[in-house]
Amino acid sequence: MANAEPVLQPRQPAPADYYQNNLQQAFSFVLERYADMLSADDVDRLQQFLGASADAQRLLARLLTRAGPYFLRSTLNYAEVSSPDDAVAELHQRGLISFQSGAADRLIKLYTKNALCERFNLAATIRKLTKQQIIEHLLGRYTDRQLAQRLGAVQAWVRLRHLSLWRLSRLLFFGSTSQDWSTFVRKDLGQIRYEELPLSRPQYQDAAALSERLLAQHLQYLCYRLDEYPQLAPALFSALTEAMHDKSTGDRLQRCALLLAHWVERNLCPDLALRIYELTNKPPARERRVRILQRLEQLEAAGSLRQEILNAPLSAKEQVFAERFGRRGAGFQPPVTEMRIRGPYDSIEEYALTELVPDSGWGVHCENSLVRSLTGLLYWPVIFADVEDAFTNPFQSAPHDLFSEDFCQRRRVLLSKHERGLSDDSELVKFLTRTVQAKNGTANRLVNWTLLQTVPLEQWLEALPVKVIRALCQFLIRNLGDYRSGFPDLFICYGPDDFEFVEVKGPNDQLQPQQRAWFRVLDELKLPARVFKLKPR
DNA sequence: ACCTTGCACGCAAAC
DNA sequence: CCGGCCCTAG
DNA sequence: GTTTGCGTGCAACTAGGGCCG
Ligand SMILES: [Mn+2]
Ligand SMILES: [Mn+2]
Repeated sequence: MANAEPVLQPRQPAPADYYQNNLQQAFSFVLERYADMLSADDVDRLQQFLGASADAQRLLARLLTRAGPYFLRSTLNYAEVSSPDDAVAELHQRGLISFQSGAADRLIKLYTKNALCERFNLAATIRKLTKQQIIEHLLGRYTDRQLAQRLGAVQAWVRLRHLSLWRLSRLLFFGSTSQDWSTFVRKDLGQIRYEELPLSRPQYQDAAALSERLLAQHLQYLCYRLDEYPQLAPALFSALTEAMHDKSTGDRLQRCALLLAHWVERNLCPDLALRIYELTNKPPARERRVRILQRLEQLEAAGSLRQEILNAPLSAKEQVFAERFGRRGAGFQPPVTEMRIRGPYDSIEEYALTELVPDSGWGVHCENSLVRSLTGLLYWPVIFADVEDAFTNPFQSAPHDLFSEDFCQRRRVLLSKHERGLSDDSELVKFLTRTVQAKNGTANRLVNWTLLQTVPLEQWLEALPVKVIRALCQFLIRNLGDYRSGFPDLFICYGPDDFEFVEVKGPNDQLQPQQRAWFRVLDELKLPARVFKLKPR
């Protein structure tokens, strides 16, 4: 468990085969698991990489860590590539790079403003413009092909081909679009550790599942561009209606529907928005429907949908909404203390700390990360338990279903066994302490290691009774979907086992539904919590 | 989850 | 000449 | 005064170098 010497050191060259090995590992993984879902061409391209010489693999590995798709030939010299010329020739011969230009706008950016002015003999008046303006001037005046050729005469360039395949491979290897090849580097620098994960079957069982994911991603991308291209809205609506026809549609498509409906609600008309929201019940779809119906003065429809939510809320936020909509002051009311602001401040939460923390105590502004981190530590083996389809990729920081409704249900045997082991106070403390030691720095979606550096576990254990930690974590692990946000801003410790949770509200801020939901829970658990309302002087 | 997501603040308009 | 941004690297 | 909508900011690793304004 002791950290071996890291493979990488900042500012020191990586081993010659480092990037090459990473890519081999990733592409082998992709081919092993997904070859039958990729096109024959894409499979061939990945095999072209795996079959290439060391030099060519190393050069391509470097290209993939860079922005591209164009690269100046002069920037392709790497210590670990013995003959860049041969490597370039081989990658070209294997069809992975090209010397023909596509759109020139990405290429032209590689050249300095000065080089552009010289090459195109620009007049002094034009040279005074910004680089971006000069680029636009040139793009308007020359064809892409002309530009590519004339720029190539200044400095040779190459173009990486098959960008969408590299993107897809990244998605299949990491399981999300958020992670990129620098994940390897961060791990090997020792910045992050990753759990040894029990990988189950592939993330996508067939080509249809994969293409649904890709379609959802594309539709989502279009939704984000609606402001730019409003005429996309009807096409998006029919595409979504089509895609969501069978009821078991994935979460991403439902999010697309919510995005589109929200945009339509703001920019087009409530009627259409209503119809789009009807594609899903994923919150806040029903909430939005109630609000729209109310605005359209269809009061009975609004009322009965509100009742439907009350009968079976799909999230805590939805429940709070249904309880309070149209009835001010309803729902749970937490205790509130008020105070006038007496001095200047940057952050209202930090200011509140100076007012609330006594000399004998301490406090931090940590919001959700306190209870999330304690829960992540306390339930570590449950979170990383080997459950079917939970782990499909080597660098996950949580199981895919961590925030889903049936997370605990699917782990109930292990969960109750684990909790029996923690029922004794000193066992719980021992478990937390050991987990912090053993897992320090290991990626876990729930754990904020920075917080535990600021305030070490021992200090938390002095301030919080074990029974409180147990109760909070027991609650959160069962309600991660709803309660991963909304926890009060501040933790304040007045003395041993004497603490309080405080939500700070500035003059123009008020309690959000998720925050209200947490206050109700804290009240049920009989934990001290209040709103601290600061008013202007 | 970076062609994003999640979270929460601060302001202004509507009630 | 400096600050900010983008890119690169480990 | 309260509720709602909307825009905004921040954090997602860190440091250094070159270009640009
Ligand atoms: Mn807050
Ligand atoms: Mn607050």
